[in-house]
Amino acid sequence: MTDHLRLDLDDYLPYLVHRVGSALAARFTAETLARHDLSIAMWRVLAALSANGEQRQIDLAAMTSIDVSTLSRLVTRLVRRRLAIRRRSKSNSREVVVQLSPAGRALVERLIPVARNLEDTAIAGVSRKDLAVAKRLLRRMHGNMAGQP
Amino acid sequence: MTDHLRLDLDDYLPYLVHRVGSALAARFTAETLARHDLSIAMWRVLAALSANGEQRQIDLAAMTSIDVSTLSRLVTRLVRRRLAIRRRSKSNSREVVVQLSPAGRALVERLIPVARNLEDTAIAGVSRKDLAVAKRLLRRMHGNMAGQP
DNA sequence: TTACAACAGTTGCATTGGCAAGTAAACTGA
DNA sequence: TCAGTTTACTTGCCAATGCAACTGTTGTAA
Repeated sequence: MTDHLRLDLDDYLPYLVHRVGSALAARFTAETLARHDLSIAMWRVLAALSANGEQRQIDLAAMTSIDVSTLSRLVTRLVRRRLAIRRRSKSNSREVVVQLSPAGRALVERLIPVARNLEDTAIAGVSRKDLAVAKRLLRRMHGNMAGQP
Repeated sequence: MTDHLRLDLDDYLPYLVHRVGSALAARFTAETLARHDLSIAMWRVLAALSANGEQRQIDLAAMTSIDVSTLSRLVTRLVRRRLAIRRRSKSNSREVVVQLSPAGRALVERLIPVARNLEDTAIAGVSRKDLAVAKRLLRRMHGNMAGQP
């Protein structure tokens, strides 16, 4: 068969990215999130809230790559579990602002060191320089995708 | 707040990886797969079959990061659509072997150039050398995760 | 051999997820 | 100023997913 009709997955970037993403999510879920009864999606939302402070749901959705409708329900669950607070924006009453509750903040702060640890495990044996190159490339790729979503 | 309790997402590798993976999947789905009525998961299975030939479902599941039960049903759908063939293994009758049908192969061969194209778009402006570094790192990360799943 | 464990796959069940349609608020411009 | 559009969010519906339980097969070791 001619070569351009074959795809070597081990050299195909989308495959490599997806595989690593899945492995990271699976590990973090099994080793850490499960015992707190959190899904990986919940963790992403909590981490985004922690990193960027209170946000509208639409911004959270963009940050976490979660669909807005899914996110709406997810926030409902987080609120029910008293990990997040949702309120109507003062300045624009069609918007909703989500923020961490004290309990949510405490939980995230306990999880962040564990998350860092997993990252360290994942990149064991990689030079600081190569790591920087890879991060730059991933940011670049994301930028390149931003054209028409 | 002390620094180790904060997480800068734009510098956190699992976040960068997940974000890029989602963007790639969303683009490929919207621009290409949708018109063939394929999900991203179906594409991954077809691509894995194309790259590695006929396989047991358990191997396919590992290749695609799809749960075995989900994969079982997914293959059923592919078979119904005459894109794949499933048969009991001769040598070991508890195993099942999945392979592309001629129609499935034809479809994959039409999609592969498009997939390559998307990869090229994603890595536009990246040097060959940096790309190689990033791919090595992603393979390494996956290896580092393989410890206890 | 034969009991027991490990393996491959499938299915039941409940949860989750995404799309499309709906609600309500805030712009827009003529 | 007010009809039409856009924006932010929610909800109904159904497909897809994941876990656990189950079936059947193969491997193991006494």
